[in-house]
Amino acid sequence: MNSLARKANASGDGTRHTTIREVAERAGVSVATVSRILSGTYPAAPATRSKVMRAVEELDYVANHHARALQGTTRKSIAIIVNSVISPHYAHVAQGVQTQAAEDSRLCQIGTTGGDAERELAMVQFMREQHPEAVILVGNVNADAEYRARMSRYAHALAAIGSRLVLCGRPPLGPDVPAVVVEYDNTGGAFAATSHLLSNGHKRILYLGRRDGYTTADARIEGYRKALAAYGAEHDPGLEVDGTFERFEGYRMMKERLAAGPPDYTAVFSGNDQIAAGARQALLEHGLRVPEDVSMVGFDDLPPAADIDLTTVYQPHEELGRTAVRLALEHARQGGPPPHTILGTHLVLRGSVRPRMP
Amino acid sequence: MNSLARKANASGDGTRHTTIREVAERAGVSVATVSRILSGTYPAAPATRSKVMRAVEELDYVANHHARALQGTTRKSIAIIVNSVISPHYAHVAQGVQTQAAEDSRLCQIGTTGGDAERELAMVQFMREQHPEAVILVGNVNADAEYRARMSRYAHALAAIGSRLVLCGRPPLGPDVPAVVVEYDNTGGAFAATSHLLSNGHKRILYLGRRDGYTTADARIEGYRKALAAYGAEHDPGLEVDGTFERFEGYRMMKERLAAGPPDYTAVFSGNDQIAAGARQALLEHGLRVPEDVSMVGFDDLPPAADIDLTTVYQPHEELGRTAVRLALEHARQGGPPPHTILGTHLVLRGSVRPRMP
DNA sequence: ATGGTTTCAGTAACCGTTCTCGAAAAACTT
DNA sequence: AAGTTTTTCGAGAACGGTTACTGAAACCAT
Repeated sequence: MNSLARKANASGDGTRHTTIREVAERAGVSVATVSRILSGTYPAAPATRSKVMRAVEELDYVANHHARALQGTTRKSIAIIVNSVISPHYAHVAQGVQTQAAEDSRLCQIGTTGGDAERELAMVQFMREQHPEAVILVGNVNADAEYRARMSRYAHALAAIGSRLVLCGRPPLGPDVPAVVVEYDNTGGAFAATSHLLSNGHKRILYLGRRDGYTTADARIEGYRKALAAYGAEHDPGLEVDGTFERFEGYRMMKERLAAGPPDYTAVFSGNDQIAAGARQALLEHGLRVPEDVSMVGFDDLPPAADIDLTTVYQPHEELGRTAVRLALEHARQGGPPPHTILGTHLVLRGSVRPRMP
Repeated sequence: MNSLARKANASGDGTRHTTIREVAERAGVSVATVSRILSGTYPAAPATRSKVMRAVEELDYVANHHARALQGTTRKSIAIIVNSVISPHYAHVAQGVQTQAAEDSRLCQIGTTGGDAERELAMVQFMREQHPEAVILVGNVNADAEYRARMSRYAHALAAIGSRLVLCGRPPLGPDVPAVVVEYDNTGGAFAATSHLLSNGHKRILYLGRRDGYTTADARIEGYRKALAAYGAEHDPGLEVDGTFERFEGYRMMKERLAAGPPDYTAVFSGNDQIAAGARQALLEHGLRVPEDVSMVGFDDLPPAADIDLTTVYQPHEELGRTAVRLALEHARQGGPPPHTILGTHLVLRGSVRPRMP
């Protein structure tokens, strides 16, 4: 036995894959034949086909994805990067990505960033190693100049390996940066929400969830301000409260506000439903009722909204994810300039708003 | 130029990866040197090191994960299979898996099954192609005999390639099936929940969420029945209502029950919080109040619970996911029999239960 | 029968890494 | 200065598949 003798593929821990070679041996054919039969590349003779299939069955063989991907032919995976999967919004978008990816028979891998721009950049690099068909970036981020510069470099690097970068629920990075963009009409939704309160006679409206530099939050507060201007209501910056888009933050913001003195507003518009849920709890604990004492409107129309009977702005969360995948794959097939789509939102009326009698 | 001349790695769409070879060429060293320097395997001469690093920088090179994985050395990925990511419970477990995987610098890929056993089996096979370090199966499933047989075959196949199968929130498949198991004390939690209602004077307790054959549901209903027996209360099978663990199902079950006639129970124990939220909405729409008219206890202690002031059973969701990853990696390092851990649960008292005056 | 197509299956190159050898260069002895 | 050890680096074989290219049957028409 010379040194070129085929050695068994044994790892340190004594494990062993079933390889295509073993299948071929058992079936009494060459590896090429097995490969071709499994990928259905050509019509093999029925006899060989069944021999091979039986060997596959008996050995319980599955092809090694990495070897396949390395060969360059099959690249069937989609990467999605979100803030966190426990946030209902991101979860729904991810769900949309999952189902669409599954329908197009793609594997889907999820990475989380905890909302940190640095970790997001690192995660994109990490995903890039995998050569996915698309890298989908979801949601809010603090887009400072350095972030933009680096992400735009990565976008080009991804384009170089034939991977699409998809910006999902966030605006484009720039005209020269190759990226598919699917976003919501955040400003329009916030405008509608605030207008609804204004048309119900509310003049002083508290806004919870200001986050300068975070694109989603910026877009929503813009809608809020525009509506105030459109109705000729006074814009008091003191009514814009800073906080992240989480339930406990809504609770904190409202709690602090109430501790400082009695409400100097008659309605609250929250950056999302979770903030609204937290704020509502703080109001109730303070003996104030919704909507009798304070009217509320949220944003998202996700599970907590129905439970607390919250009027809110509906966004097609799952559709966002599905569209992201669909557009990325379409663009990969057809080329051309990367598409840019804006999904609409609309108000969902529930019981958390009451007209204010002057 | 002969036919053996190195051809550029160009795909059909004209894309091109930056390979380690190009880096080596640019740095004026061999590919082996680049590989070793990047993986930090040995202390290269400072001069060569910086030459290589500069080339990597300039070409913006990242190593191809598949080639690496194929080589067999680095296998750093964890697969998790859940029902759906929009279910708060699964989302929290997945979050736990994510964070623990990230801490151990593993990539994490998520697959969803929609609760279908067949799709779960297919997903396991799919993941198996990737040769992950662990495949984590989360939650409820309809475990019939055929399912058990096939999953147990897959468990052995996974073991053969050095991958751990982790059963997370569900009982072992059998004594001979190699799998790490991390589960909740579902029966204990349900026992505590039901006991709490019984000790508050409730005798007829509606159970929402029966699903014969689904392990989690089975374990909870067992706790419910045991508590009834322990308190000497009558067990009326008519009080066990069938439905899946979703909000709209809770709504449906309660709605149908109420349509059939006035409540013949004074308390409701729901299989999870979402069912409770849905059921509560149906009760409210029917003019019944919680807890004045009907007491309620849920299971999970996830977001909806706090919003509807629901007394419920807390489960350490994220901890479950983290433990799953931790145990899998530990077991991979240390070997031995796969561990089996049961995480405790406890009652969280809120305002949805009121003592019943006889 | 004979030459020309098809069909079917095998040989071997290749994908982008890592890793084992072994050789060349540098550092250290005496 | 020559021999010995130690670094440092390069050549080339894997890893497990896919896919030209190629040759041998099997089929067909004349």
